[in-house]
Amino acid sequence: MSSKTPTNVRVRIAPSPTGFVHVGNLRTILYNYLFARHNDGTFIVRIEDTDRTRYVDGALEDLLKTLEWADFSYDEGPFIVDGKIIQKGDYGPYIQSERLDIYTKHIQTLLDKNKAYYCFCSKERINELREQQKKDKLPPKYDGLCRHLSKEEIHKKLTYNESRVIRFKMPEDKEVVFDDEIRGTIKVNTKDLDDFVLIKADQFPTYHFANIVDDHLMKITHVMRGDEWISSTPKHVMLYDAFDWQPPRFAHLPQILNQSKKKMSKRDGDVSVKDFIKSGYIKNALINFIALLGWNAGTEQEIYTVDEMIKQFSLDNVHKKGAIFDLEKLDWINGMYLRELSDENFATECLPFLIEAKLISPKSENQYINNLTNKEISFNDIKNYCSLEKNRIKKTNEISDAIQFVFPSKLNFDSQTLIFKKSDHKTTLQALQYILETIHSVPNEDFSAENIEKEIKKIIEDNNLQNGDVLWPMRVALSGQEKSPGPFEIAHVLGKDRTTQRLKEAILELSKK
RNA sequence: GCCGCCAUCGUCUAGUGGUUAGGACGCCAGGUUUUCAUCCUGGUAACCGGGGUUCGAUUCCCCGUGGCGGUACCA
Repeated sequence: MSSKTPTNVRVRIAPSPTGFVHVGNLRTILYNYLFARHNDGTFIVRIEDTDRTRYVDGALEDLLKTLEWADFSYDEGPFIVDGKIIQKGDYGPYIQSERLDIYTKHIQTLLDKNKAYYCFCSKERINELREQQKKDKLPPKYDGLCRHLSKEEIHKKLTYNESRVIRFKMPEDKEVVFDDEIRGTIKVNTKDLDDFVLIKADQFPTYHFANIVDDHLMKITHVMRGDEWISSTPKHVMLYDAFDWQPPRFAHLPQILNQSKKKMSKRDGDVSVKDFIKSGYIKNALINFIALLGWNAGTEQEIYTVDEMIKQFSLDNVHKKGAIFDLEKLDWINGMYLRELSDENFATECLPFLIEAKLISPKSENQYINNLTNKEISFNDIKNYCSLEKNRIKKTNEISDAIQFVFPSKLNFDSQTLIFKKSDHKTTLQALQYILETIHSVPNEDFSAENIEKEIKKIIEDNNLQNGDVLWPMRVALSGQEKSPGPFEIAHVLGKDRTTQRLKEAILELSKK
């Protein structure tokens, strides 16, 4: 049973354009999306680009494209339309660097209310201060030197345009309490909180300030973010308090951890969504997997469509503990998803890998070039080739190695391989002859795997042979490999002509021995 | 150091004041099979420690321990 949250839910994701979207980001996005849709709420994208030193070109585009790729539709925020970024929604702009005047107005409110103050301390002084505090085993905090500057001093320094920041005037010795939807009541004393910076020397707001101003102005009802934000939340609560604003509900999500139980980050290698696509994972499998890393409906279901997740998602059964990202389980889920794909969709997923491996090149719509023969092949051919491995591989990046044998005009392998371990040269040669004759007798229009199987099984029986005597050499003759898909399926996708040709070549090579 | 969060098989997790602590991945064994993969059957493996509360704690409370996070003019 899932209860609807009674308020008019508005949630937002607030990424910084500092790099490519990674699985941790994707999970936070997912949960926000699921929560918004479950509650018939509004899902908003807001870009927090207040740190100009960390801005990465293309990161915003990557984010928006990732949202599109994942099919997470959103209601307000920046969109890519005809290659341009436009913004939609009644609470814009949704990019913080375009909201500077809003922050200026609101910081003035705080200054007027005596809840914030100018600080002219140099970075050098702050650093020295902190080092001394560390030495004295004290918590590193700003000492409040500029709290008591006179109006005249401030005015003078401002007139001379001295470098300054604006700090929050943190109340002393006050208990801050807030309820986290996932963790319950959290209490912190303001003694442990700093007079943190609201406006930086470059006039840009800090995360803390821009974030709460925007969440309030955009009427955000639920803030869902990674649990690394728990310790900043008391600061945010105090800011809401200073404005006399009602804070939103908070839900701090458990993190996705790497093998050494640390927060998964770019340092862990291929963790961006892009990397997973490149590694042969498909969208729904990845989404399904990360959903389960931190949420469980309380049932034994493991495979979910996004719609099913939307129906069942609730903050009540989001976990508290971070979860280690286990690639082996992802592989398993991915395999499950691949098997559920239609042959056509499976081939579409495989296509980029075949192209990258240079087995094929695109020519025109639905037409490709087999680079090993320079002959044209259709998408339908490729679909058939790929279908050989649909139930066998776990990741689509395995496809090229797995089916490369269907592409060349002539296979190159040791003919000794044709002989099954329980058979011999003579029997094998004889068997291949039988197979060739049988294949010849199967009409072109009936060249299905089932039909071929029926005919081959018949000659095995008629000639009193073992399965291995016949099926092993047939499979090796057609694939050139000890391990491969079954012989009937290969024969079917190769077609009668190429099957016949490969059998003849195998017989010829084996006869030489 | 200080502050905060967290704690069930190796991993993801279910669950309860009294259960043979359930499922999944992985792993192991067996079966199916021309090979590999799949598939089927079975198996291995967990309540961090110590105190309370209680007739009874894995479950509730406290204290440890451990892990993680924060402690920025980063987000």
